Amino acid sequence: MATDPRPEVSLGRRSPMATTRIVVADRNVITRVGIRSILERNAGMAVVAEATTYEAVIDAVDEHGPDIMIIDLDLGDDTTRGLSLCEEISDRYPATKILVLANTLSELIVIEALRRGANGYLCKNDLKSDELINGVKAIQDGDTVLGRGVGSLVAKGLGSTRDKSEHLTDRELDVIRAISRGLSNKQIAHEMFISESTVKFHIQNASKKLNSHRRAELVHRAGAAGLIT
Amino acid sequence: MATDPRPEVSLGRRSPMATTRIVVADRNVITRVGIRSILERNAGMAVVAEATTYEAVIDAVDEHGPDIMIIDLDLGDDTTRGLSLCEEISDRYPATKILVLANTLSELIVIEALRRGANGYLCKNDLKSDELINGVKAIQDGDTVLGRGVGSLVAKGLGSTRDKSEHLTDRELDVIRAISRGLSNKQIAHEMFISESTVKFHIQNASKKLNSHRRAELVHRAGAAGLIT
DNA sequence: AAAACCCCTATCCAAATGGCTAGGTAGACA
DNA sequence: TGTCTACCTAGCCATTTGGATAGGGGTTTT
Repeated sequence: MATDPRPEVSLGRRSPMATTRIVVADRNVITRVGIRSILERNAGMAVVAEATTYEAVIDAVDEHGPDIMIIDLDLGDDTTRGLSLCEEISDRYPATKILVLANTLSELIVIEALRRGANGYLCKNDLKSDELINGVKAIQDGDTVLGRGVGSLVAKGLGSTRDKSEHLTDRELDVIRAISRGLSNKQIAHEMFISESTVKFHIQNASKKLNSHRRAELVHRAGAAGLIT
Repeated sequence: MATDPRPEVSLGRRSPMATTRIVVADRNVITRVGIRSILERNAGMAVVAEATTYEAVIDAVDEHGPDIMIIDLDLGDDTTRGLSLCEEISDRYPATKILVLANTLSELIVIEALRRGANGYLCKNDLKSDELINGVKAIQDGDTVLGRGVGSLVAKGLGSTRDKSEHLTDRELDVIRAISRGLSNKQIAHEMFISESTVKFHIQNASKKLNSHRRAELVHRAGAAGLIT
């Protein structure tokens, strides 16, 4: 590793050791180009690789061992994979700081991401370009950065939900996705090769976790949390 | 009033330098910078203004009378305002072509946007940078551009829904939003000062329009269409 | 003035749902 | 070993729902 964080960047000098090496992961070209433009406007920051899939992220980190990893968790159809990615990267490369750049502000995702090793969480919407740059710098200094609104959300979330209860199991997610397609419990049971009772069981458990009392609300919350495609 | 609608500016020729003048509207800096970078990499295209709110869009168009307007409909908390914006711009400046650049692919929004004067609809996700450039060029030539997946969606939509049926009324939207909060019909009736029958009535109508058979599905579709905050 | 649209109300019935309690299995971890 | 968690199943009952049908009143457009 030996990635030694530099507090001060000497402007105008192009020393390879002085640049912050950044990997950007986002499925969206426009966003990637935008981030690159904004960051590289700043001397001392260089985007060394871009990735658009979960696999490519791993490869890029393996290859470049960047100082900062800027990632949109929603790289594919399964946001939860983005979360495991945080875990994997922060486990294997503790020196690589992870900044999550999300489209939506979701309590579930924020907390999960932080628990799995993310060092920052910014929301693309309403983000100013200097906020991005300052955020990157702060994270590089070892701080944890939470964007406007994110901080209070986390505080609220930690107070209300039990810090563990917000994790939906695979089956629960399957059921919720089926519900969102308008299926009845009977249809879901048939489709998943389980009994109707089990379907109801999963719904009840998921409902408690997401604090819902109606399946429509359940779908809405899961959707807002980015859990459904 | 007395906003004098500029009469049929001769296309493509309004500037002595033959550059395509573009206004970009998106609440997201990263996206704006990205679009600008991609487009200006191309000789002959210039982003003359950026806007982040509905009002600013109008102002920018009034001021610059651009050849192309690239807009993310979701500029605020109300996507439907973006749609009326399409209508207003295409009414007042027929020479200004409108390219909608959306985050999500929604049948409802696509069709509504096209009906209101949009000349193209591309989805940010999975968009390649040359697709954006070529799209802009094609639209400038008078073509209508629909991104991958959008075309078939529209075809399907036109076949199944009857060209008018996709517009939800205010009350229907109110009810759907209430449902997404997990309220029962009785609770909704009480909250909206109408009878439970009326609530059911609105739900039934909305369900037909969105082709749903379960309130959970209704919520999901409306959510996917960006109709719920 | 007729047509079209939105909004409001009602009743009926079969089916689906929510909320509960009370079990069972298998794998993971300490 | 015991404890956890995820997963599966069952039954009960009050309430909610979906779906259909049949109206009335108001506004805007044609």
